[in-house]
Amino acid sequence: MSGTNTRSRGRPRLFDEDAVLDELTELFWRKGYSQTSMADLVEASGVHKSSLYSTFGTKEELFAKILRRYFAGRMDMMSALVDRAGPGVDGIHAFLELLRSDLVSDSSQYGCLLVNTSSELCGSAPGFEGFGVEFRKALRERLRALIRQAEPDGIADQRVTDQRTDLFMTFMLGLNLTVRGGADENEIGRVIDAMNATVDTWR
Amino acid sequence: MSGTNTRSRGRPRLFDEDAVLDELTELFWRKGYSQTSMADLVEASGVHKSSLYSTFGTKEELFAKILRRYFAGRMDMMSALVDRAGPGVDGIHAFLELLRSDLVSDSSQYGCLLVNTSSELCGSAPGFEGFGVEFRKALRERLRALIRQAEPDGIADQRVTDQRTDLFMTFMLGLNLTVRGGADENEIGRVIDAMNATVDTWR
DNA sequence: ACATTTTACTACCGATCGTTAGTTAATGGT
DNA sequence: ACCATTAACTAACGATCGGTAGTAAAATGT
Repeated sequence: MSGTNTRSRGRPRLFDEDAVLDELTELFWRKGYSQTSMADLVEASGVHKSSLYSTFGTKEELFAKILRRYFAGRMDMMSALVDRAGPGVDGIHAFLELLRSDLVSDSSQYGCLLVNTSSELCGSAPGFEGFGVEFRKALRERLRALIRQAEPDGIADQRVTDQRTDLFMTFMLGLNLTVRGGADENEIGRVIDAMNATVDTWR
Repeated sequence: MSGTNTRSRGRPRLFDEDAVLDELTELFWRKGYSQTSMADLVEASGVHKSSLYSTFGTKEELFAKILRRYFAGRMDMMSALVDRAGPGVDGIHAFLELLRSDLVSDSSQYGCLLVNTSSELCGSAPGFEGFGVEFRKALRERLRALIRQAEPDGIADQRVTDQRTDLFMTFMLGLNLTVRGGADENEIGRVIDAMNATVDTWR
């Protein structure tokens, strides 16, 4: 407003909040919620425990914040993949190719944090289920749009689209477990090729 | 050998080991390894903590025993489903129908313990990864046999079989997450129908 | 009857869990 | 200079964690 940044009043933070959240996300992503202790988070971030609490609240609140943040980023990424993929059956192939490129990168070797968390905590911490449910719903919407574009105009059959979307979603979930299970580049490639072969029957 | 049961020497157990293992399995299955405490196991089984330790060893050892036991039972069940399914593409449909019957029952609402465990602990307790890896390998073998029988003799293409097996395995893993995510009978049915439609293209 | 073996049961261990009070340090506002 | 505000940092809290002595009880063997 007045030309310069309005600094906050008290002592300034020694750490960058976003950078720390990234590091904490990586930990939760790899080890899961209950296997990640506050001591682990302190060690990974270099931020003192009390500072973590005063900044992010309790472990539950911190994890909820991390899940929301991850949700937004993950959906942005997925949407970007769908957008870049383009229309038609070739669009689905392109999407799978973009997905492959991402999955073989180091940053995605733990699968999807939201899916993992949903599976880890659905039987014990019902509060976190919602994130996974919401995410799957949102992702399903995007994938459905991608698949719908692969059907020729005028012949689009809603039930066929839904069925293919169900299969594709289930495939994505299975792929998540495959990646988290430690699959290497070859295995990921094979699985995606298998889906490509199925998608080819959609022409 | 001598006509009567050879009783053990000391004070007899007040609990049935198999029944207790069943109860403990259910707990681990639902809540996962790290969210299940020894106190939980004591409460669920009614067996005192020291008795659990003297009978099954540490929590890690107990869990390993439970995983081995579950492994055997799960593979028996899967093999039975494959055997009952019969040959041909209709055999795969039959397999999926048997699978559906099982998944809507209460006992399977938590997915597969081995798959869940593999996902939960692969980033923190590397000792338990092996069970899931072995199980997926064994299951894959069975499914491959089922799928191979669906290809007409003489035309069987090994690469096609492998590709369909990859897709089917990925589907099974995704279905596992779908079930554990709390899917109801309808959603499970829709997902299985979607796979059925794909299998129909294999004729 | 007595010793041996195995289990049931109580009580407790040190370590780690998530969490918080209390103090020192660094900034902006007046 | 002084105050208000915010954060860094230390030190500890009670609870729970997995795990284990030590003792009482119930069976078999001789």
